[in-house]
Amino acid sequence: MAGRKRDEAARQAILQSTFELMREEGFSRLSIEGVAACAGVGKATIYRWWAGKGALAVEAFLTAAEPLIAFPTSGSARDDIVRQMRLLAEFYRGPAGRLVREMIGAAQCDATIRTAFMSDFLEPRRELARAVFRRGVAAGEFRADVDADVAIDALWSPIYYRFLVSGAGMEDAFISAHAEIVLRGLMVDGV
Amino acid sequence: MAGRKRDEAARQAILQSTFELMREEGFSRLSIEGVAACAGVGKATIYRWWAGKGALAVEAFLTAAEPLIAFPTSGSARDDIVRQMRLLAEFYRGPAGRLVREMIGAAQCDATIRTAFMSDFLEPRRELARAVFRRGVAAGEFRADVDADVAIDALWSPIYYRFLVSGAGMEDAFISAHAEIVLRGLMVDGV
Amino acid sequence: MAGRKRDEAARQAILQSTFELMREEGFSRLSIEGVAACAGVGKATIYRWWAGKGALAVEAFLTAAEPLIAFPTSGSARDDIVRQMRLLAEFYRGPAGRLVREMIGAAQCDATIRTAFMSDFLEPRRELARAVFRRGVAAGEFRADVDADVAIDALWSPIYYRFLVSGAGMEDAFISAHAEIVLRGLMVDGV
Amino acid sequence: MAGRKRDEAARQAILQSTFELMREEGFSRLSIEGVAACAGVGKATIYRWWAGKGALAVEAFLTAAEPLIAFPTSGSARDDIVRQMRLLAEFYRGPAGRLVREMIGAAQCDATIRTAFMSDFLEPRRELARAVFRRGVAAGEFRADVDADVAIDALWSPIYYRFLVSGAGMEDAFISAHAEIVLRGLMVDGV
DNA sequence: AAATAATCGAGACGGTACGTCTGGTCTTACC
DNA sequence: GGTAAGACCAGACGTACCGTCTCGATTATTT
Repeated sequence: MAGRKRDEAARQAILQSTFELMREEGFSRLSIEGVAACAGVGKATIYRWWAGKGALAVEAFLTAAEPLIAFPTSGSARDDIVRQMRLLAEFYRGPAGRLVREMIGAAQCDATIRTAFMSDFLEPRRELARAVFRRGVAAGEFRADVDADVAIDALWSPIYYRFLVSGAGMEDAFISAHAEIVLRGLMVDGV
Repeated sequence: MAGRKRDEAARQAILQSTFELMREEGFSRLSIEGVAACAGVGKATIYRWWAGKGALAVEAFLTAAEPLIAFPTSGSARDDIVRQMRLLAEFYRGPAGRLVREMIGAAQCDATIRTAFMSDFLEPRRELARAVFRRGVAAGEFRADVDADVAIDALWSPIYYRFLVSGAGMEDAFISAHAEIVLRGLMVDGV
Repeated sequence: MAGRKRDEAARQAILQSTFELMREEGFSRLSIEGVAACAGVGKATIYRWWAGKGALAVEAFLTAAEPLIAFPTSGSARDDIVRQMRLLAEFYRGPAGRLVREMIGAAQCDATIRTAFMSDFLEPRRELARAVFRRGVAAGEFRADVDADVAIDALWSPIYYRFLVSGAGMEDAFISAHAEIVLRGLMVDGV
Repeated sequence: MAGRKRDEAARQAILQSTFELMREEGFSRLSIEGVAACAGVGKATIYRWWAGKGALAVEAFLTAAEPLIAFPTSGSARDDIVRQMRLLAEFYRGPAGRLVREMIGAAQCDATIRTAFMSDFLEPRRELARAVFRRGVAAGEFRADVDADVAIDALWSPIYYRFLVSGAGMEDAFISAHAEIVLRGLMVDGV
């Protein structure tokens, strides 16, 4: 038999409360208890639909952040890449950066978060980057003998390294200096 | 001032217990309570000498791991760099990798850990890398107009990215492919 | 009036499941949730027809136990009384005793149970006792100046006291010793 | 080694809060959570020292009630007994009665409560009664061939029966009528 | 030597949050 | 309209650790 349907209003209230609390206090202070109280919802309702704090946070983050991070693509592949890197660095310097940072942090101890964050947030963005790179190869800008994933890692990794590990700045000047080095290694000689 | 000296035996017992527990169960399951019980030590003794779980874990990790990660330097700068990258990737693929990963993860929510880990673990290693890079510049292998920190990030970041974010493999083939790209951008033309 | 009739099969299934679960695990472990699951019935169906766990348990108990506790009456009033007391003590020593005990226990916090248990279980049995006592008075066995309810309490109360409070044994020897005392007080002098 | 001593102030606060809450809302509404909040105490502190809600309630009740129930004994055994019965009935008709009732109720499902209540509350009172009865035997008031425990049950049980089971009144008139019957059976003939 | 002072182990304390459980209500789809 | 299924809000359960705080016992220095 059927039974009552999932209450969409409760689902929304939970996700919004989660995002709100996370934005105000950070992922580490987030508690299921707090979300339930803030959303006016029983704890069991949260545990029924989400595996834990991590899964909830990732979904809340994506739901709230998805509209904000549409990276535009146009012009030459080289220019698109540098522009994308600058936009990403800017995005991570902003308020959402802290959340991304804390969630990647939490993902180190929790495979659920890692998987969810990877497949729902990072992979789509990476696919975009692959398309741009391939466009560059097709246009004769980039060497054809380089693996796209290696190239993409070479280009974007330092943003994550500075963001997650060293905490060093990610200003446009750094992005330019870094891109100059790697693109020199990626571009067809003499171009 | 008078008073009893700090008990070195207790300090060692605490650090060893911390490392042991961390190795067995991971950083996230580590608890001060557990360390105290395992080391046969009062909790207050831990809180008196360490700021918290993070600081304790970092020190325990470094004490135990330091002997294992002495990167040798010799030969050409280019070769030394690639060899170092391979050793680092190998180190992170091993059992210590999980601990480093979890500690960098925890550092995202805890500035104490971040600072301790940075200054005691990463910065010394980075200083070594800077020395090698400068040697390469002096030897005419590398371009003189490139900032050492930008170059180092360009070289080593993908290891951390794959390690922390994408989870992709870090085999020697990848290291070689990546190094080839970046070194092409770093080396003096025609060399 | 339109609408489906009450489903007698569901009612039976609920009562049987209640008795079953109560017999296996005791009244305190009984839960509406469990009854619903065991009977293959919605929780709402139970709440629609019974006031709560207590009311349900009492009805289930009476339905199942009623056939087992028909106290026979015959012979002299004095003998009937002692025989009844022995049978009651035996009944309470058996498996049903635990249920009665737990239900009287629950009745201390729940007037619903108290009322239901009283009117449906105890009062009918008491009425029987009154009849026997009155027969004894009519036959000249018992003093006519004693209130039947006081006499009945004097006779049967110790069974309940030992059963509910002190936990002391209720063997035939005790019943005899007790009855001897009280009957001495109840019988017409010189009989 | 020793460790910190138990905090007597916390103990008192817990017992008083327990009694307070129990008096206001009854045993069934009592919750450890509520006691902790009311006493300004961590839940763990309660669980550290008491086995559960039952053990806590019994101790709180005894602590608070002990001063109120010192039954005086003097005069003839017969008179003492009737006076004690009247005092007990009065005590149970009062506010403490509800608590005793609920605790005996809870004891039906929880051996911990039963044991604690028996040994700490009932048995001491019973021992007093035994002493009085033996005094009566020694004084030639009571028959020497009657077991003290049987006699005591015969005398006091109806108070408990009416209190716990039938809910009938326990006024002095009833006590007198009941005592008259049983004492007739207990006293030496012709006295 | 005695007095002083900081450290140690143990562990109780007030708290927070956990994840589970049950209670009683409400909704939906089927009969 | 009654029913089975089951989601919902509510809130207590007992547990695990947190970081702080006594305790007494144990060293070292300083008088």
